[in-house]
Amino acid sequence: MISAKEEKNVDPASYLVSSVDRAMHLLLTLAEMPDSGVTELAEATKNTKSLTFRLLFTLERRGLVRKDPDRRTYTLGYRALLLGDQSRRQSRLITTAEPILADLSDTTRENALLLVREDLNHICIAMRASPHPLRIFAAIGRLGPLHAGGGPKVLLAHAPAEVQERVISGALEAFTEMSISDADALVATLKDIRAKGHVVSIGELDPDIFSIAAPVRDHSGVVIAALGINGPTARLTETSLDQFRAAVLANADRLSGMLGWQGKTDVHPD
Amino acid sequence: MISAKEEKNVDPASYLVSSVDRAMHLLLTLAEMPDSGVTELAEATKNTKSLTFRLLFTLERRGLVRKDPDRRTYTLGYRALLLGDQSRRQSRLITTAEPILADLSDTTRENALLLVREDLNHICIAMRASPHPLRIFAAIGRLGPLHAGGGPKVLLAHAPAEVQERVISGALEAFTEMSISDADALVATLKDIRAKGHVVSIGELDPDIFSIAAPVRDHSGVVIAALGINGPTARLTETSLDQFRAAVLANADRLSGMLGWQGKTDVHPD
DNA sequence: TTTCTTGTTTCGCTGGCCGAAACGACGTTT
DNA sequence: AAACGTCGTTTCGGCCAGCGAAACAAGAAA
Repeated sequence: MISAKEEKNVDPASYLVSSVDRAMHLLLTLAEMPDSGVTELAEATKNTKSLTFRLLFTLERRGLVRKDPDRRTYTLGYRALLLGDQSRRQSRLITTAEPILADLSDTTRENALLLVREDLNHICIAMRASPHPLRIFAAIGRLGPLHAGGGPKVLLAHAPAEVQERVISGALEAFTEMSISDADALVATLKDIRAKGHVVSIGELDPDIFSIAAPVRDHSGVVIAALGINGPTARLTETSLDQFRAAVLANADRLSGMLGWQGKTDVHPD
Repeated sequence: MISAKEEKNVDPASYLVSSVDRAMHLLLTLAEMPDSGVTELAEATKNTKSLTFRLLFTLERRGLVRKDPDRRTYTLGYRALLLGDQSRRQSRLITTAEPILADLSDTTRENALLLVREDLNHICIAMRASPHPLRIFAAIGRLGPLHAGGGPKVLLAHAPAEVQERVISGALEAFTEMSISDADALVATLKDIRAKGHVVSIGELDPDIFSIAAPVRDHSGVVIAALGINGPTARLTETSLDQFRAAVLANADRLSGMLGWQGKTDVHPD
């Protein structure tokens, strides 16, 4: 154990600039808890008050953070809008998916989502909200696990073997009694997803939520995203399920086509 | 001049964490020049290559920056989407303005914009693009001057006296021959804007662009934003001007009303 | 009033950050 | 195919920027 460092004096985080890393952690924390004060944020990020104050001061000068009029609490600044909007505009995947998400949401009347994988997490990079007053809360840019939920499992099913292994061998947190927390069961589910080309997930992350998702491929056939919908299980009937599944599959294939994929959904060899 | 520091050894930027500041500068620079390499970004930000590399490394770990597949260039990461979307959601001004921008853009068929002032700049915090193929390029989160353009001048006209003085006494950069670069002329224009309650600006920032804007007030009557449209001057005729002006004024007042303003557009005493 | 709790400021130490320069891997040119 | 240029990456040691602790100020709550 101690000898781990002996081989080479190479720190896995050697190039990390810690003050910048802590500033970004603070910024992302603030995004999730707006209208917080210095002390509150210091506790949430486990930093000292003085550091938190200095970081907020620095971020404020760049417009990424803003003091509320009462001068006591902080919120994200308007300059953060630039980062989000430019990131969106610069992604071909997102811009071509947006009209498709609109169609999918219009025909199913449920939330339509586009997810990608980032290391061992999924991240929602685009969405269109359901018109229903009762709808699932979802937010762009949030991270989540790969082993639970429809879209996440699609991503995992088509991820490199090494990624799948790391997830399967890790702790498979159970969110509900429907969650898959058994490694073998997960492997079987992933195989099923590759065979069927889509997934229907019910009550895995929350007992009252369903989701349906299918893979999105780029020009070379590699799965780069998952397109799907989610909504309250109350709206999931036998007939609506068929409609939903058809809409998700059609739109996922349409999106793949727009990204240059010319093939047909072939059964992935496992 | 030299004695400015003598009074108190207080550095105006004393709380600034320089590495964080440079990291944010880098991030905002990357937002404006995607697909850049380390060397390119180092030059653009006037930092060393090593620092730029370390900052990118740090930002990448947080998902704010992403390496392109070819492993040579960098782009904004998907985590930046979170910052933008949360900033948008958390702003009551933006969320209530969005449907109004849609209406304004639909009726005028031009770009509809919402601007606020941030120190001596204006910043576009929401927009809805014109349906026309020929339209002005505008981006959310970009900064610009206060003395040129319709919306910016509305903001300046209603800014605190101290802000107006700082702008007027500064260098009034001329972008076209229509730009107002004379201090007295600017003061007169601002007075006119306060009297009329709106502004029509033609060819001030670009010879081929017009813009029409009006103030937006909060519950206390303070002007907190400017709502307006812009488009190519080719589409500005006598009849369309009247329609545009009416639409801008009506929607600006409607937005003010939704923000709790109960008064009527009164002439500001100058 | 007193007593918390907040945000802000100071201060001295030190270890993390920084620039310079070398390195290695491409791609391009001759 | 060899030489060159350019890019991203890595190393290194000095030194000062950034850090935590603690005092301070300013309100809010009791």
